[in-house]
Amino acid sequence: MFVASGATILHADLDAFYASVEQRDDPDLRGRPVIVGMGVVLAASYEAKARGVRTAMGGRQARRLCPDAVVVSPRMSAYADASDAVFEVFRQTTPVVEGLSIDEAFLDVGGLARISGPPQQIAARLRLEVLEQVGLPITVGVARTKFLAKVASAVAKPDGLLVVEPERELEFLHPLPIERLWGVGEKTSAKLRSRGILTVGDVARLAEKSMVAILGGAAGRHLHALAVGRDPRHVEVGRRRRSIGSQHALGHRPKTPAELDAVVVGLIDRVARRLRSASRVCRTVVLRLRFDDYTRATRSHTLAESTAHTAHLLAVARGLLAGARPAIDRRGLTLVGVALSNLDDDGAVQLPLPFDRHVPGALDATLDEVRERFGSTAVTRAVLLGRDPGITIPMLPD
DNA sequence: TCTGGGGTCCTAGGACCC
DNA sequence: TCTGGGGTCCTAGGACCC
Repeated sequence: MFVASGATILHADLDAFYASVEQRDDPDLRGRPVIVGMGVVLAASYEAKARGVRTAMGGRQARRLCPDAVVVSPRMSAYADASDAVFEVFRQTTPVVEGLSIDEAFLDVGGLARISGPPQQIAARLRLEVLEQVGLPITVGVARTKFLAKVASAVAKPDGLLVVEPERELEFLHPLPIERLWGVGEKTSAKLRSRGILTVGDVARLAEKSMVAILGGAAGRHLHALAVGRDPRHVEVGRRRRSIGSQHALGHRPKTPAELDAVVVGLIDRVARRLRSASRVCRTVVLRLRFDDYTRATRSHTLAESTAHTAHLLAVARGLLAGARPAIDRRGLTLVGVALSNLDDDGAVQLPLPFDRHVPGALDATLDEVRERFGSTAVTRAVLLGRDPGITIPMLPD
């Protein structure tokens, strides 16, 4: 009889994902430095990383560091297919899977001990299955919390497995540099380093209120909690996308208004298609701009009613673009993007519900009526409005 | 050598409401 | 002349992540 330890969250992270897919599909590339992306490095194989090539590096610098690298154009649909296959293996392992991006996910394997064995064994088998079924190397971190599992996988990369046992968490965490904290980027790192705070242990030894004083409420409390090993977040199944966006870099030469309009038309067309194929509607359109000096600006507009119509969305985007004209003329535009947010399901309807909440069973009767009217498989959730806050009742059929 | 394309969450001020 | 307290929504910007 096996007793589950506290470490039951897996963070599974594919290694150099795009580059690994390229090496899998073209045997000639195996063992060689591979760079995916022409202008900017989207992914580098470990052979290229060993030479100093990094993600988001300019292509020219990458080729200088590694002249013998094979540079390939990205094949996004191949990566999406590979990702789907890997997530299928995840879901064979446990139903509790939360995708973080195209190449990483959290899995909660607590409660599987009786059927599948201890987490370490589950993680080892998962790595083997991803390799056998999809042909890709994957690293897995196992720990009691999401953050610790994520750090564990980062430390174990590439092609590794690392379990952080609950009693050794702080011993593992505290010597690490602050940049390992999930949420510490360039700016926060500089702020902390200038105050002599260099390691996760340094953060943990600070009072929480000191971190709040340096970084503000949410960030200060969050990072302090992570540093002392506290992370109450659960693995959430079925998180939905909050926005859909597309952007396009324009280069530094001047653009005519007509060219700009054509780009916006193309971007809106693309995001509107994606919106509709996801059966979603949106209420807010965001225009993103980047200028010659790399400063950025956004302009947004929220509609009274949700829509997925290209023409409606385009009209809003054109209005935003017109409003941003002075800034564009002054600063020179180098990138334009659009994003659709405030998403909802297409076909969401609002009904006055004439139930008397004092009568027991009245709500259930009303929900049954709604199911009958729209078909039980079509009704995914009910939201009770006029309450504070609104109450969402999931109604997905089993 | 200037930096692609896709996202998430937080903050702060103003309008507006009770 | 001075001017409460609580809340929501929208807009814009910033930081961060892969």
